[in-house]
Amino acid sequence: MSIPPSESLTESMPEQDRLVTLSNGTENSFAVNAKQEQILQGAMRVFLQGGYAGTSMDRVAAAAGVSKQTIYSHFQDKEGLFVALIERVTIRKFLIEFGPEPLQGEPAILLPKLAEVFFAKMSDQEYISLLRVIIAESGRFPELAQLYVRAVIQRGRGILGSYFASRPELNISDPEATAHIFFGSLVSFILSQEVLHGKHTTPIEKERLITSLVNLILEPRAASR
Amino acid sequence: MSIPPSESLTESMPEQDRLVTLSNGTENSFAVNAKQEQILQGAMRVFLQGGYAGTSMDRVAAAAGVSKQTIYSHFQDKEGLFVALIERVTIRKFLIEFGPEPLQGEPAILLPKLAEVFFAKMSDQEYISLLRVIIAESGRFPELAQLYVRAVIQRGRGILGSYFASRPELNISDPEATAHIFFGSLVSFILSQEVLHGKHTTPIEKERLITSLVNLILEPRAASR
DNA sequence: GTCTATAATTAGATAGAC
DNA sequence: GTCTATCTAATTATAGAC
Repeated sequence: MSIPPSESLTESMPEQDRLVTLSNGTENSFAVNAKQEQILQGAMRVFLQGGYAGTSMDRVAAAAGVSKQTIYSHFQDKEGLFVALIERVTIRKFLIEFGPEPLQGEPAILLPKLAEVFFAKMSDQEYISLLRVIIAESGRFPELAQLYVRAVIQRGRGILGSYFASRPELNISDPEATAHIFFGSLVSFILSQEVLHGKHTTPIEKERLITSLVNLILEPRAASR
Repeated sequence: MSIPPSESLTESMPEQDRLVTLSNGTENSFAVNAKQEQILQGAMRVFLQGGYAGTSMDRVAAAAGVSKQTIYSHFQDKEGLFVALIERVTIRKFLIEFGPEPLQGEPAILLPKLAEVFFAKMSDQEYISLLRVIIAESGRFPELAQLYVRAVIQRGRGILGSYFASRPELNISDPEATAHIFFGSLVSFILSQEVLHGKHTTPIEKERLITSLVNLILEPRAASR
């Protein structure tokens, strides 16, 4: 009646693992049991697809394969569920994005590789949808937007900025600003090509962007002289 | 009973002026009469604020100061109104953005100025909201996203790319890709600082970005040597 | 054309059985 | 804790008076 059997799959995960301070202090936003996991899985599909206002709790329930009341017994309301979901997805995504170890290696090797890895991570549909939703709801949920800025943008910029600073031969006067240019060019590429469907009308090879970008930072004139 | 007096303000504008092929072939998306103008003004405030699904027709009617039925007599449905509105705002914004004349002048003068002008245009709240909404609804309304890509992104990239190509002393092997880097860095700055509210947690001076960006394109090593 | 009033449907959230 | 059934409010869209 109380404890259902066979939940070893999620039970093996320790409950308290958070690395970032989240909004709802009372409840853990990460998966706690199988039912919450199931709800969040369903919620992810529909919320990333339809956004906050465009998704009904009925659809969430259907996608998760549970009743609405079950959702409301695990999350306070629609807003609480949405916030918990986006926090989770954002943090999950970027615990993997960059490891804790700083970047190292020859710039001519590292920078193109970094760009390729970045594109690889950002090119899957789930991540594109996440980006779209975070921007879409940044008016209604500014805290989620700021979480993304801190956990992802600021983090990436800091790591690459430190790398630039550790390479005096690159002669970069403002490493942080240059890191912004690097990632900003990549993000805006994803934005115009994938999020805004520009690749269907104006496809551009990502290699062209990477080559030009790396050339600018390394040896802007070496290519043609 | 039929023709209300004193509409000279909007009447002075010719009805057929479209420069881009729009989705609804039957009806002109630009302002046709005072009532449509009034509806679109109200719709702009609430749709840019709440997005498509997050805005009710009641709120549009209230914001425009008309009844719902009046809206439905001018636009087919909520979707038609939204599409007409976003098409209009997008095109209006960027008939002014770049003039038809190509860029010219010394790169060291032109590029910083171009960046400053770009920031000035993009920094007002209305434009930030437009950007947010277009990205937000790019899943539901891919045609609107593609209109934005063509009318704005592709256009800007082409103009700056042509300028780069006309300046062989810059030694730019891929002008188009470099133009993407230029505007992409600026857009992603607006995105992280304004749209995602990053300026409240990680403010960065836009002058730092402009300086680094221009330095990269012009004389990457000149600053410190 | 424009408004008020109203249909028909769907939304978020809860009650009560098990 | 979970489900079915239900309540109330809000939503899109339309009918009918003027």
